[in-house]
Parts: sequence; structure tokens; C-alpha cells
Amino acid sequence: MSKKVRTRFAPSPTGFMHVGNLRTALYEYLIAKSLGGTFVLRIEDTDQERKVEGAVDIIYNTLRQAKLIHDEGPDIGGEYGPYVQSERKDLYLPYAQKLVEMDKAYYCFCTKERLDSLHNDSDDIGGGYDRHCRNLPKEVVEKNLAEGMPYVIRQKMPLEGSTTFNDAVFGSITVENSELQDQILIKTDGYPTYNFANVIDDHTMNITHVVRGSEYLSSTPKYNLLYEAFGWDIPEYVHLPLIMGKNDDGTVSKLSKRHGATSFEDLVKQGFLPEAVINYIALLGWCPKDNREIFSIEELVENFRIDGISKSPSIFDYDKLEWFNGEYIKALPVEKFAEISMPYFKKAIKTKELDWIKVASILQQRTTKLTQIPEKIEFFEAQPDYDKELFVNKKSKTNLENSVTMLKEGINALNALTEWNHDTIHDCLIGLAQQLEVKNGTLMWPIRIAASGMSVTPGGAVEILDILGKEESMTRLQKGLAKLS
RNA sequence: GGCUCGGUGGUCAAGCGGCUAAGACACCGCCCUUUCACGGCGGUAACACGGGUUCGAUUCCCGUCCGAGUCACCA
Repeated sequence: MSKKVRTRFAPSPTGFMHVGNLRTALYEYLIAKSLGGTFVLRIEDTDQERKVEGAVDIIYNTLRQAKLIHDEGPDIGGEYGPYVQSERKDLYLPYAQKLVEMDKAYYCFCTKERLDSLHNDSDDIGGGYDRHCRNLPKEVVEKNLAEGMPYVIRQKMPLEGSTTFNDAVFGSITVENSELQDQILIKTDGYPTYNFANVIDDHTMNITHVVRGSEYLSSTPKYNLLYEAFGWDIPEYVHLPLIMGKNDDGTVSKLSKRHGATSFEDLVKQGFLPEAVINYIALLGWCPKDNREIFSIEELVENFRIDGISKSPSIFDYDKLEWFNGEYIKALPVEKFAEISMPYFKKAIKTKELDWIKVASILQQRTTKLTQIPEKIEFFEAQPDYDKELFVNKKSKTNLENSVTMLKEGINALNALTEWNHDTIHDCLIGLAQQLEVKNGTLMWPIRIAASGMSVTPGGAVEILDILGKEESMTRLQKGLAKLS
């Protein structure tokens, strides 16, 4: 109850933001903010071989778009910097050496080749390191070191006993120490491994809640042993259930490329709104007591509770995401919707000058993904070559014969209009239907078909004529009439 | 394979010893309607299995089965 809550998001700059990662970031943010704490961004780039150019910018951009604003980080600083592990490189070795002094770690001079053969020899999986260097005489170690022989530093796991730790979502977990590998702490290149750097950084940065995917559950005892060796307080562990994808054969596995878009950027590219993505993944593994579904990031902060996190893995459901996206799209002011849709409008409409607000207003209620837009409106740009059978519709009571009449009458009536807008067109057509003593659909159907050339359109006949303008409308209606005669 | 974790409809999930086992997505039907959609109403569909504990188990314990994660000089 004493310490101020601090969580950290510690991604590796791999070049894209997996939704599982993003969800971890989200929960870290929510835990910190819901408890009045601090959210820290730390870049874990200890793997020099996997460095990707521009990857850090992707992290910043994603966090910004997702509205997960960090309080400390490489770009804004803070009192626990530096926040990039490669810039902290010199920090780790002394801790590892201290562990060696305490006999909790040791130098290992085994070559890559020896390790490889070790893995190959053991036919059953799980051979691991044979602890070859665990008890090298001190003189040998010093001699090797003096000769500049490459080395790693390994953690010296207890051979007996067991280690128990507590997790906020999974509860108490006990593992036999004999199961634990003498994992590497410092690599040959001098960089710490992820596991080691994590412990050192989390402690020196005063992190109170270690939040991460449940794939780390089995390595957590090793962390505990490290904390205990140093005599440090053990943080609160919060392991999150994994996000899975459904395979074609019905099995499930960790969400990956073959399941569809898995990165935040890809999702956005596919026409999903950042808010919708965040809202959806927030509910993947967490549930409020009242089972509400629509949450802004601020509302999530208000309602988030760690005990609402579930243990079982969940499958990423693109259908449900799409539903969320539709809800968010519908909730947008039409001007805003028009603005974010503009790139998609332009993709379909290259020459015509349309009233974008009107286009947006007929699209907004029926769009669940922005990428659906172009195909829905391309008929405004150019009419597709349609079959005259489209004029036949049972429900509207239209056929090839009466469509001719409807079109003729419609053209005459519309032609007489001096003002061309939604209301005048609407009143004109509705009035005409009454006058002809036919149901609205019987008149509207052929007109909509002639105007669009499509059986399914966003908006009805009136909206389409309005957007098309009088001149283009009349041309299309005449063409439709010609097609029928 | 060892170890660890998990198992409520197709999916996300509520439930935390007693309920006709919620809700949402998807699917189906009806209504609304100038198409589609939106919206409204309704429907199909679940406690993996076997033992205990208990007056009573979806809920607690054990076993089985199934699934996942992990066993790297990757994070």
C-alpha cells in the first residue's frame, strides 16, 4: 500500500506491433492509470541481430494512435533513464558479477558448437545445458578470462527444492528447481539476455507490477530466484492469457500471420479504427462485472480491475472486431467520418466532384470497415454494365414492362424539377407513385437500378439521384430506358 | 516427452454451492423499409468425461481426456 504503482511496456523493436503485444501495453497502461500510477515505456533492444530500422517509431506511433500515453520513456525522459536497454548496457555486467561472487552464477566457456551438439545428442526434447562449466575451478576461470576467452555468465539454479511465486491472475504456482535451466544472463557480446535485463531494469526502475503474456509463466521462478539473490522486493506478477488464432483445420494456436492481420498497423490498413481495435482487445481476456462492451480508453481506466482478467486463452475474432468497428463508425460525426473516409472515396471516385458529406451520410450506417467503401461507391464514378434483369424485383412488383412506364414517368416528372435536392426529388417521386397508384417500391426500384446499375447500393433512389446531380441522373435514366426498349 | 497453465454455445464471456445457466458477436426467422444496411422483436446453440465431498455441484477435491505455453547466447 506504500509504493506508487509503476508499470512498464517493454517491447522489442521488431518492426511491427502484434495485437498481443498491444493488449499487454493496454493492460499495463490500465493497471497503472486505474491505480493512479505511472506508465513507463522501455525499449528492449538487447538482441543486436534482430534490430530493425524505424521500428522504434512504429512503437511510438502505435502508442499514440492507441492513446496509450506513457509518462516516462526514451523520447520524453524521466528520472529512471535511460529507457533503452542498449544504452544501459554497462549496468548489467556488474550485477551479474555480483551474482558470481555470491555463487549464484558462474562463467561458462562452452562453445556454440558444443552446445549445438548437446541439443542434437539428446533425442528427446528438453535436454538443455549440461552444466559443464558450473563447477570450474577458480584458477581455470581466471586463466580463461585472462586469455580473453569468450564467455557467458549463467545463473546457478538450485539443484533441489522448489520455487513458489504468486500471480495476480493465475494464483500460486510452484515449480521444482530441478526443472530450471542454468540460463544465460550475459551473452558473449556482453549484452544481457532478455530475462536478466528485465529483472535488473524492473528493479532499478521501481516497477511494481510486471505485466506480460502467460508464455512467461514458466520462466518466472528464475526471476524470483534472481530477486531473492539480490534481496530485492518481488514485484506483483500479472500474467495475461494468450491471444490465439483459429486455423483452417479447426485447431488453435498463438495468433500469427496466417490467421490474418495480426499487427496494429495492418489492422488499421484494413480499415479498422484504432479506438475499435483497442476496445475489442481490451475485452479479450478481461470483462467488467456489468458486462458492458463499448468503452473509450478513459472509461476503461475507470472500470479496469485486475481481478476481471481471465485465465483461459481467447481466440481473436475478426467478426466481432468488425462489429465494434461498425459501432465506432456509426458513432462518429458525419464530418469526421467523411474526413477519415476521404482516401477511400478518392480511390473510387477519380473524376467526379461529389458532395462528400452526402456520400458519407449514406455510407456511415452500412460500413463496418473503411476498406469496403470504394466498391460500394464506384458506381457513382462510372456505371457498371448491368443486366436488364435487375429491373425485375418481386417484392417491389416490378418487371420489364412496368419498369419502362415507371422510368418514362419518372424522367418526365424529374425533368420538370427546377430545384434538385433530396426533398424535391423525394416529394416528386413519392407524389408520382401516388398519382400512378403504385407502391413506392414499384417506382423507386427501376429508378434506382437505372441510376446505379447495381442491385444493392448504399442509399436509395432519392439519395443517389441527389448525389449524382440532375444532368447525370437524367442521362442514366434515359440509358436505362433505352436498355429496356 | 518433462514441467506449468487452462477447459461454460461456433467465438468473446457472466457465474464464484441452490438460477428456467446472463449478455454480446456470428447464424436463422419476423417486422420496419424505395434495394442493402441500420433499428426493433424472436429463435437455434454450452457447463469435456468419470469419481468423490455435500442435503445439493457448472461452481470444491482427485483422476482421465482435450487444448495451450515452455524447455535458445529470441524476446
